[in-house]
Amino acid sequence: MSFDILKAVYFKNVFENDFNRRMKMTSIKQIAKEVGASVSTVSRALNGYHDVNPKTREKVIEAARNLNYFPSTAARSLVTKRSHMIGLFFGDNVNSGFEDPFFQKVLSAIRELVGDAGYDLLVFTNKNKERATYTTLCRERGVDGTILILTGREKQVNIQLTDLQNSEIPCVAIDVPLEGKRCTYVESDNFLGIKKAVSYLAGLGHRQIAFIGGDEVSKISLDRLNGYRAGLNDEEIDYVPDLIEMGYYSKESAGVAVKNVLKKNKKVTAFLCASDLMAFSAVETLQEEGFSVPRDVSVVGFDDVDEAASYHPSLTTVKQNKEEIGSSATEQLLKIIEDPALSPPPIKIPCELVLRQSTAEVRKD
Amino acid sequence: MSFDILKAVYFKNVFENDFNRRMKMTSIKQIAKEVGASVSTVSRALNGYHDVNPKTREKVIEAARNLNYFPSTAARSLVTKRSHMIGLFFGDNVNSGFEDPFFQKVLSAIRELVGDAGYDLLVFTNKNKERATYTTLCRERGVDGTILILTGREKQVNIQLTDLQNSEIPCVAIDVPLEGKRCTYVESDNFLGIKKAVSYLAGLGHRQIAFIGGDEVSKISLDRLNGYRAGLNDEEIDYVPDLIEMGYYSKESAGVAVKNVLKKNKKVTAFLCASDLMAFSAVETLQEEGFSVPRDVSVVGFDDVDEAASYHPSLTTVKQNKEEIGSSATEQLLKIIEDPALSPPPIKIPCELVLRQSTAEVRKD
DNA sequence: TTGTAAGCGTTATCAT
DNA sequence: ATGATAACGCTTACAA
Repeated sequence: MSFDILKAVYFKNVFENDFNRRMKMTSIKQIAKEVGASVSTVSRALNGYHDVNPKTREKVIEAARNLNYFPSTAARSLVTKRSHMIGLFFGDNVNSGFEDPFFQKVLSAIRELVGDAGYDLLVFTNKNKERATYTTLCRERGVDGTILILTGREKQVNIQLTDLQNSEIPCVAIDVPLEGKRCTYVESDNFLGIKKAVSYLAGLGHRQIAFIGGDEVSKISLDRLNGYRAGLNDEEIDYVPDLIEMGYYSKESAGVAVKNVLKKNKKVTAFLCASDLMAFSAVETLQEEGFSVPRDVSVVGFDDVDEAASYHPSLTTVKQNKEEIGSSATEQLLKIIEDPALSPPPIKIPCELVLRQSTAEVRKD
Repeated sequence: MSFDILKAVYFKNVFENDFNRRMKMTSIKQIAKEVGASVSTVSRALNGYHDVNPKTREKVIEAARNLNYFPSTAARSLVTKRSHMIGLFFGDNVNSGFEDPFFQKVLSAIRELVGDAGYDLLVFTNKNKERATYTTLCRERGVDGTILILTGREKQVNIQLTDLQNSEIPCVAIDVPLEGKRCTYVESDNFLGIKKAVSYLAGLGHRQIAFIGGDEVSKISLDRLNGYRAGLNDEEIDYVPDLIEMGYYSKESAGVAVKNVLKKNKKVTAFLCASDLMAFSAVETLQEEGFSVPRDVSVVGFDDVDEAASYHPSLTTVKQNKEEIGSSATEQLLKIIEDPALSPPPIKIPCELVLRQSTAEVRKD
């Protein structure tokens, strides 16, 4: 009763009457009848095996075309154990990954490479599966491998993830440390990216650099935070806890964070933010508080979303190479799929600092 | 030989050795053995049929859980003819729909509703299929229905589309007029949207209103163009062919289009553009040519992408209700899937004019 | 070069 | 309430 396979009943009965009308698929069997051969011969002919008489093949292909035949991937994958589908998990099933300006780019890179390699993309969206895990969903659908793009709280490593790690399902995560047999992950070099930004700000004379971090739990947030501290250290700037607040990657929280910093420290001259979204919020909050950006205070973001360039003032930011993250993740996955023994090491994609108009030399007066 | 089902060989042989290791799926059969029942009993138990002894069911469910069982959707759909997948076609397989700022919103709405209804999303990306059509791809994968989001040149109605129209595959297109058995389409009310914008500009005193259209072939472009002419007519403004150029939804073409208009007509005081992207381009081109927006010339866009609000000057635009387009398309599709007899009429989603800073009263001097 | 037959994991029909 | 059995469309030994 409580076992949710029961949920699998879907709408079964709604369609009973309808079975025959839909999908009048022409099968290999009919082709066989048509050309007077056996199904296995037809199968071999269609699949390009060499041990088939050219004339037979021609007839088969001819018939296939005439009958408007197309192979059923369901039937095929039932026997081959290969679906030629790559699974895709997004965020927490609430927060739509599709809308995240960062993931869009990653996604289209994934899409490109996956398509070239002859796969379709299965996006897991079904919400009627209470007890499902990444692993069970992958197995049910029989995807050949899967890519994880998680957001928010889902970025914490949890049971589901370790389960997936042990499943031997080929799998690559983005931004989430997933290591194990047949799985790995790809991320930006968050540490170095932020560190560069600190050095840049220091070069402009800033010594009171606030950091609006992401959160306290995800690896990327911690790496960015550590990059900030390492940057300060490099530049021999004292680390001041008052200058750090978390903005949780949301506009609202970031605004509050900025205000908190301003309350605690009046002399801050720069805000380094762990995302562009939070940086926009910082700019707006600072302006509301009467500061001019970048004349009074400099602001640096992280991501380089499209909006960063057209924003006013245009945003200096640490650019993530989103396309490269996506394509790199896909490459890894395809490799793992092809070679079952593989467990490639994680990959760090370099960031680059993009200088724009939200930063300036520290004010002298 | 030339028949591309041959392509279907994929990488078959690469994996031969590997079959056993992956997917050691526990099947209904093993559960049957475990609890000492027949497979059919197990199937019924798991699927919540009423004609099964509660105790038996309990044992089955127990065993299923212990053996870590999950049903194979491939096997199931082979017999039920239902895959619980919704297919998704994007653009021209070159121009990634994922990146289009308009489609992102549409997509996440689709994703939401499709997920609620118990479906996963199959994004067709496989490029190793030369002779494939929408129809054959849908049939191969056995999707229960499909949504078309096409871009650029693919928006023209073509053989593939009429083929799909006749296929009886449940199908909803966005922005493309697809009508027929079991299929329909959803679009913004482009005509009225643009017409409103013309009236608004006329209300600000503009009489020389240029129109940077999309293209000459797609329905949405024609509707927008007609909206423009209807608007002029309503406001008793003469229609001047010189004030119309196509921008083909690209930044570059739109820039050229704006320059062409300026060359032919010096007195133009407003540009109405068929997309925000083109409007941005118009603003930039106008500024390059020494005009101030909105002081000298007003600019209106279409779409209301996120960037429109943060752009400088923020863009007055005709907002498309993207989420509503997506959810409406999904609703229609689900209806069609459930009722084979249905062929709902097309749906027009209203647009609304969003007033921002790129428009102003016409200059008096 | 071809055909026969078994099997992939399910569901469905028909007895019992 | 349960179990045989066929069927879904395909691939693949193995035989011929």
